[in-house]
Amino acid sequence: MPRQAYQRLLTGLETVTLEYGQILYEPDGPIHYVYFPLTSLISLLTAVDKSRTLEVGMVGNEGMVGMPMALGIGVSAVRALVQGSGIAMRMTTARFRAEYKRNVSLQHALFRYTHLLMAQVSQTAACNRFHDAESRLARWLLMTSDRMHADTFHLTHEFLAHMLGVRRVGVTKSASELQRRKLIDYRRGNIRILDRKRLEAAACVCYRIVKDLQDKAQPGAVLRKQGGPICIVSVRSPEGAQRIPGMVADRI
Amino acid sequence: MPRQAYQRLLTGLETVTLEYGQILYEPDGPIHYVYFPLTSLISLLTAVDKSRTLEVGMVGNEGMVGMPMALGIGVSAVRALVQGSGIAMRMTTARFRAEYKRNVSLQHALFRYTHLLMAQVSQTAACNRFHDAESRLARWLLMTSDRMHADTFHLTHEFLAHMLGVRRVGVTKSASELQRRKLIDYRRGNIRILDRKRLEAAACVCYRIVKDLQDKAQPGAVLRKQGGPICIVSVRSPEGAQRIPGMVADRI
DNA sequence: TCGTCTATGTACGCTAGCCCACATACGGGC
DNA sequence: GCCCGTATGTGGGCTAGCGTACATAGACGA
Repeated sequence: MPRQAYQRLLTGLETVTLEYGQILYEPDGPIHYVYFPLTSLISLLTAVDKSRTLEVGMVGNEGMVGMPMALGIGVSAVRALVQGSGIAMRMTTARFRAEYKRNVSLQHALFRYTHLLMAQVSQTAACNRFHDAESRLARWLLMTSDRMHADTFHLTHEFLAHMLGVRRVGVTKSASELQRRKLIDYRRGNIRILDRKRLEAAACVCYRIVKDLQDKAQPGAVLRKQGGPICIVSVRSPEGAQRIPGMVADRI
Repeated sequence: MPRQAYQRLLTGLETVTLEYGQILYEPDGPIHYVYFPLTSLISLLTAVDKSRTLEVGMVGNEGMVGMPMALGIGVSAVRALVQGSGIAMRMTTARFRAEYKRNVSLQHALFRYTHLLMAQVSQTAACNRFHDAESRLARWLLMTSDRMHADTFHLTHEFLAHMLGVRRVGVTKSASELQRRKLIDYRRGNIRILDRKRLEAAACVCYRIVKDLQDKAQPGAVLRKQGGPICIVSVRSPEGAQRIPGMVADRI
């Protein structure tokens, strides 16, 4: 991306802190801002009724929240829920539209990401049909860990139940089993991944399938190479990503 | 869409007959053509292994097969399988890229359709998690009927099993129940919908949710108003759509 | 220190859908 | 009219996950 375009993009962004539980969009609701998570993590949910929801996508610092805007659409199809508190950069939709129109590199990056997200959603759909709760839980923990660049995080069984589309009791059962096997440690919502390798073995193939897709998607090809805060379609450099908050402070 | 652009688009299209069972793309495989189904119907499938597949999307004359190309990507994330034999128009990816770049109306139409497809896939994901086989079968039959603009079509239980992500026996059981209630008639692969209204009542809410989304998406706003063969994001005029083959013959 | 709220563990009966195996039954070719 | 392959129907045992209800156990404030 041309340096000039990149600088212009940055001036339109503001840093915000997203808190766990915050809802960014509702299904069929307006998109006021697009978000580039840095240390935060956002879940995309679909509901069939008030009590039953299912996560269809997960967005960390490798992506953008507000995909429809990449297609010129200002309405969200899903609920976007902050799953992990942290920092994100955001931009008003008006500003985004203007920048997006003149920034071809950004368009390409977001097109690639849209495609990746579609692949992720499709795989998740099949996964939720065929794989049992324990495998899915393992997969979910790994995906979260990847995007949080950490192996500890805070989540209740209740919350996980909404992500996996099972009852809370089902999560308790699966989590207990994983804990019994010493793959994770679970204490009042504080999860720690103890044995990543064996946890991956316990997870279904879907984890590897989606992860390989992402790794293959030319990590950071467009935006990361500037060394800037936004990295779209990148998961390979957690260390770099973790330093991002500081870098943001330097620039903005 | 400007008449000139529309005419140019048409000259790049060729009419082909798609046969039941034909595979247009494989996951991770190249996209050689994009297809605009006219009377044919295409299923988008995700697999978790060789024997277990699940339909995540369905494309009839309201859409295009080869969505990634709308994002400049030449690789498919899913398998595209011809579910209903019929006519489609197709264009080489090279030609499509050229047309697409200079045709802003087409871009907008396909962006809208991409978003719609994403919504459909998300809803399907949740549906497959929460709703039982019988409701899903009912929904699936209705969706097929809508896109085929017909209330009879040919499909085996075996095939349906791959769509719904259940065993063949599961389909037999569900279909028998629907037949017992005289909502459908099923004879050696020949399905007829007998009571559309009650079948919709037997289907899960997901049918109505997706259908409403599609109806709302400004049916035919971009391409249909030319009276031409391609209609993207349109489901409201089955009569018009059925006359399409003749119209194609007139023009090409 | 005590009460209370939130988070987790446990139990029990129930059903859908799984795997496996086998029994028809229509339909076209000879 | 017979044969055989494809398409459907049926049965039995099994398990995951459901709905419900209730039991503990940290955390945190009064």
